[in-house]
Order: sequence, then C-alpha cells, then structure tokens
Amino acid sequence: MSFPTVSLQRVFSFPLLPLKNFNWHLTFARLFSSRSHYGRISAESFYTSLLEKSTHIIHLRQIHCQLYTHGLQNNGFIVTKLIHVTSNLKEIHYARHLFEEFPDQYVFLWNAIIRGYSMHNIFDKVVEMYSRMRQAFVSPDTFTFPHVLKACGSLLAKRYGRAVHAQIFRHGLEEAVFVQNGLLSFYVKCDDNNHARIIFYGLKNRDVVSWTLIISGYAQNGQYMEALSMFRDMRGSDVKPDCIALVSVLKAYSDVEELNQGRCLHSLVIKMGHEFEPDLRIALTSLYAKCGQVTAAKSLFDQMKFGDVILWNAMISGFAKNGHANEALELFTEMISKSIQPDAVTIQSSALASAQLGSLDQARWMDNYVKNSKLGGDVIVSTALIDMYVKCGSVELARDVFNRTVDKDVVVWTAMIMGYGLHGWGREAINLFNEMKDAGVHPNDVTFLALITACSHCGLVEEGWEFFISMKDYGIKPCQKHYAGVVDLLGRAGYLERAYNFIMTMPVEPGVSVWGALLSACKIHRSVTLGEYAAEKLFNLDPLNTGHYVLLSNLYASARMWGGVAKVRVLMKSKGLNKDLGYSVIEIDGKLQAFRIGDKSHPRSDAIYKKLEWLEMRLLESGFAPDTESALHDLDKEDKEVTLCNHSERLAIAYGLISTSPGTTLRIIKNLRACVNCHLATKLISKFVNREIVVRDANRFHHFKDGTCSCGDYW
DNA sequence: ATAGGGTTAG
Repeated sequence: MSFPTVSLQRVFSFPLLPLKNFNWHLTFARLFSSRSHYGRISAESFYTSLLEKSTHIIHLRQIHCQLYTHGLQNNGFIVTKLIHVTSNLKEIHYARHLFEEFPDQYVFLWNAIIRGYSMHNIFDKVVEMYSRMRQAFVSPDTFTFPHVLKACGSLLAKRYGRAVHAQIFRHGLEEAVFVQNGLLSFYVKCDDNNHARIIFYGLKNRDVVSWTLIISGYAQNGQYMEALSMFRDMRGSDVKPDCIALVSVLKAYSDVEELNQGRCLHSLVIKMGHEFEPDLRIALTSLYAKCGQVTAAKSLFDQMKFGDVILWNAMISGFAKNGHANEALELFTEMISKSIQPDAVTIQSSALASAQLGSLDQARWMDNYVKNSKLGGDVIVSTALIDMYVKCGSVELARDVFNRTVDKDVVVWTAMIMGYGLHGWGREAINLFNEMKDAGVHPNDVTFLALITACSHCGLVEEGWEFFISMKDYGIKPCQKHYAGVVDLLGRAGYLERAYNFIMTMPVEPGVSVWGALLSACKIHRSVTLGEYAAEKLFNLDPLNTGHYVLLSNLYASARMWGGVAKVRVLMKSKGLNKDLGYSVIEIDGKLQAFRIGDKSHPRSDAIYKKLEWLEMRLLESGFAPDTESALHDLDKEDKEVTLCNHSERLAIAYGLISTSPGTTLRIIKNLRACVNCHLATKLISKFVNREIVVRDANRFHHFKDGTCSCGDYW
C-alpha cells in the first residue's frame, strides 16, 4: 500500500501563513534534511511534523483547509493527529467538529475524541461518546478503556463502571495492564476496596502504577496500616518504587503523623537519589509540617529555588496548622511579591492563619484580596472567609460573605451556624438551620455539632437536646464530640446529674472530650466529688494535658479546698507540667499588642497604668466588688493569677482606651477562658467608657455593651 | 495515543 505523497514543490507553492513563531521555511528545511529521498515525503509525516509545531487554532484551521485542497480530508491518520493537537490546544469543540464530519469513524477516531474530552475532564461527554461508539458497533480497544474508566471513576458512576468492566472482560483484556490499572483506579475512586483488591491480585504483571494505586487506595480509605504493609510487599517484589509511588507512601505517613516512619522514608528517598525531585520535596515538606516539625519543613522549603503554588501551600498550611500564623501570612505576602499566583488552597490556609491571629484588619485585607482576585466564587474560599471573620469577632461581615456565596453547600451553612453559636446567638443559629433545610440542603454530623454547641453557649438546653435526639432521624450517628457537646449543654446549665447519667448510657466508651466537659461543668457549679471522679478518668486517659489539672485545681480553689489545690500542684510538678501563662492581645491600627499579667514592657507603660488606676477607681465607684475568692491568701503567686483572673485583659483595655478615639470598639483576644471577675469588670467598663468591647476567649466570643454581655453571663 | 502522586474549608 502506498501513501499519498506531496512533492516539496507543491508544498512550497502553498500560500505561506504570516504567523508569529511559526517558521514554515524552517519546518521544511528540517523535513528536507531528515529525508534520504530528496523532494518527496509522505503526506502523513509532513502533516505530523506540521501539526507538532502548531501552537494556535489558526494554524489548525489552515491545515484543515489544506487537507481539503489536497483531497486528504478523509485521511484517518492525519485527521486523528489533527484531533489530538486540537484537543491539546483546548479547542475541544473544533475537535468534535473534525470528528463529526469524518465519514466512517473507526476506532482511532473514536479514541481521539474520547481522549480529548477526558483530558479536559469533560467526563459526561466521554461516557456519551463511548456509548455512541458501542451503538455504532465499533469495538473499543486497550486505548479506549483507560479514558472511559477514568470518567466513570470521576463521576462515581458505579453501575456504568461495572458494565464497562464486563465489556472489558468480554473483549478478553484481563491481561492488559493499562486497562486493568484503569479498573483498579475506578474501584479505588468508588471506595470499593474489595474489587480493587480482586483486580490487583488477579494481575499477572503488576507494574509500579498498579502498586501505587493499591497503596493510595488504602490510604484514601483511612486504612493506613494496609497501605503501609502493601508498600512493604512492594519492596519485596521486583518492582522498584518511583517518585510517584514514594510520594503516595509519604502522604500516608503524613496523614497519620508517623514522623519516624516518614523520616526513614526520607532516607530511602535520598538513597534512591530522588531528594531533589520537586514533588518529593513537597511531600516531605508537608510531612514535616503536618508533624509539627516546622523548622525542618521550612529548611526543605527554603532549599527549593523554584517552588510552585503547591509547595507554597504546603508550607503556609503547615505554619497555619501549627500555630505560626504570622509566619504563614508572611509567606503569603512573600508569595504575592514573587508573582506566584495564589489559588483557593492558598487562601484557605491563609484565612485559617488570619482566623488564629484574630485581627479584624487582617481579615478585611484577606477578604479584599479575594474580591480582587478570581477566587471569590469558590465555595471553599467563602467558607474559609466566613470562619475567619467569625473568629476575628465580626459575625456581620461573616454574614456578608455568606450572603454573597452562590451555590451554598452544607459546609458553608454549617460554618455560618457555628459562627452564630460561637458568638452566643443561639436563636440565629437555629433560624439559619431552618432556612438551610428550606433551601433543600441536608445537614450532616458537623451541622448538628454546631447546633448543639450553639444551644450550649446560650443555655437553650431543651432545644439542644432535641437536636441531639433528632440526629437519628437524619441517619447520623453521634460521635464523641456530639456526646461531649450534650454533656457540656446539660452540665453548664447545672444539670450535673443528668449529664452524669447521660454519660452512663452512652453506647460507646466516653473519651477525653466527654469527661473534660463534665469536669468543666463541675468547676462552674463547684461540684467537687463528681469533678474529682471526672478528673481521675481524665488523668488516666490523657495524663499530660495541663488543662485538666488546672481545671481541677480551680475547682478546689472555688470550693476553698486548699489541700486539694496543693495536691494538684504536687501532681503537676511530678509530671513536669507547667501552667499556661495567660495573655491578652489587642489590635490597634492593624498592629497586635500582647500583654501579660503585670506587663510593663510597653513604651507607653506609664500612661497605660495611669488609665488602669483610673479604671479600678471607676469600677469601685460603680459598686464592683471583686468576688470574695479574690481575697484568697493560701495560694501562691501563680495560682492567684489564674484564680483572680490575670489582669492582662484589663491592661489591654486600658491600652485600647488611650490609643483609640472615643466610641471605637475594642477587640481583644485572650488565650484562656474568661474568669468571673474579669467578666463582671468588663461589663461595667463597657458602660462607663461607653464602648463596645469584643473579647475572644479560648472558647467563644463575648460582646460587652452598656453593662451587659452577649453571653448572658452564661459561658 | 492510554493509567498512578504532592497543597485542600465547617
């Protein structure tokens, strides 16, 4: 069979296209020199070369026209190639046009158009074309199935995928490793590990892709042990892991925060000479960051000269998740200054960092940045912004973001419900929940957690209890957090016995969060015996958590049991634990200023203390009588700080008063829970200085105004 | 011409 040929003379007589970056003469010269037969080359190789150099749709249209000029429009080889290049240039509609006008499409043409849709993730079209192909009685081959299976997996089209599996079987392709890996990938995406395993063990020749698929399949399902034992099996086989396989295993280690195993894999990476592979760098950076090894992560990050967005994201989220909010935000601005385009994930992590910082100015800046970027429409970005505004003290601005979010999913609704709850607006939370149901969005487990917490924060005991009971109507099984939420709801309201009985009827073993909620309720209501019981459980379950010891100590102190206080102190010393020092942060002109108890480090210290004296005087005039606990004498200095409330909050208020114009809202963030005395004092202060004071404590928000607090003294 | 991985909200 002889291919149609095009003489070079005729080629040169084509009208040459005046296009930039497209040197026809050079193309011909290259063709010419690579041929032994001067003058004549096959049309196939000529157009292949031409198409490989095409960079614009205009080139393709011209080539398409030329095919007609030379009667080559029905040359399957060339048109297939044309469809390929057209798809590569994202001109999928034009590719489809080329396909449709071709007479008698055969398997090559079908594969080309299916590939085109597949590579641009237009999966419903992949399935549509595959169905049409079968209706046309064209037999799919080993090149068709991988695309079709990818589409089925991405669409989670389980039934269709099973049918495709059957067709693969009928075509006798059970030995084709590409097709079988496609099936493996399909079952992994559909969370069907049983079938994935059957395919994997049925494979005669497993390649590195098969191994990677089965490992990441287990990891995605949370079956980390199986994933890692698969990796061991792989090491025992004759298939050598490549970069992608190593990245998958590293991810499994980072997800379970297995730092030591991860380190071993790091040395394997070095041994195999992959340490400078960018993708492995990212995986390693992420591993160290997730395991809290921020310094190690940063040094890996710094060694990368040309990092892409994902590397920056890994580092920013690593900082943000480990409480290094400032470093995270510094990286974010550095990234922008280096003209690396942030994406939705970058915003997410940076918004998380802003939320931790608690600075409303910073939050507004992030919001503005998003508004001016193309990322505003992203639901995940909106959710992150809502949570950020909520944690920076502004439910109103959070609501603005919420209102302008189109296509609200359950996570956005839940974030907003949670926001209302955090600020003590339980009724608004419940109303929003009803709106959400009216909008046809189904609540999930986190939604109910948000509702129970919201009710708990403002004493809506029966409402909260009803939400807990109604979970089963939605087919949602409560987990530890829900049980802890209910214990908090009941206990905080003073129903300690009901809370205890509730714990006793739990179908699962109560965990740290449940006992912690009970102990904290016991502290509020000074129930020593039950509190000691809860503390004992906590010391067994979680012996190194400072918070539990402090709670018990405070419980003893509130009941004036100084022996108990001393006992806890000794216990803590024996475990080498120290109390967290209290501090308060206030934002003035976008700058955060932290104060500790008795802090005199600020340059304006004299003025601050003068204002503080004035505040104390006015407080006494307003009838502020510190709780009698304040007169405690049996406590050492440190215990007094905690019991009396550390005065950092009042220092921050004093600084705020002298640094802002009258009427400005003061926004304060503290690391510990609000104490009784400070809460009372701040209420009074808000009245006589005529300011709104917003305080974020370790647990929730308080809005002080006109002598009252939004929490209704219930926290 | 076809398959696997890395960042990810409440």
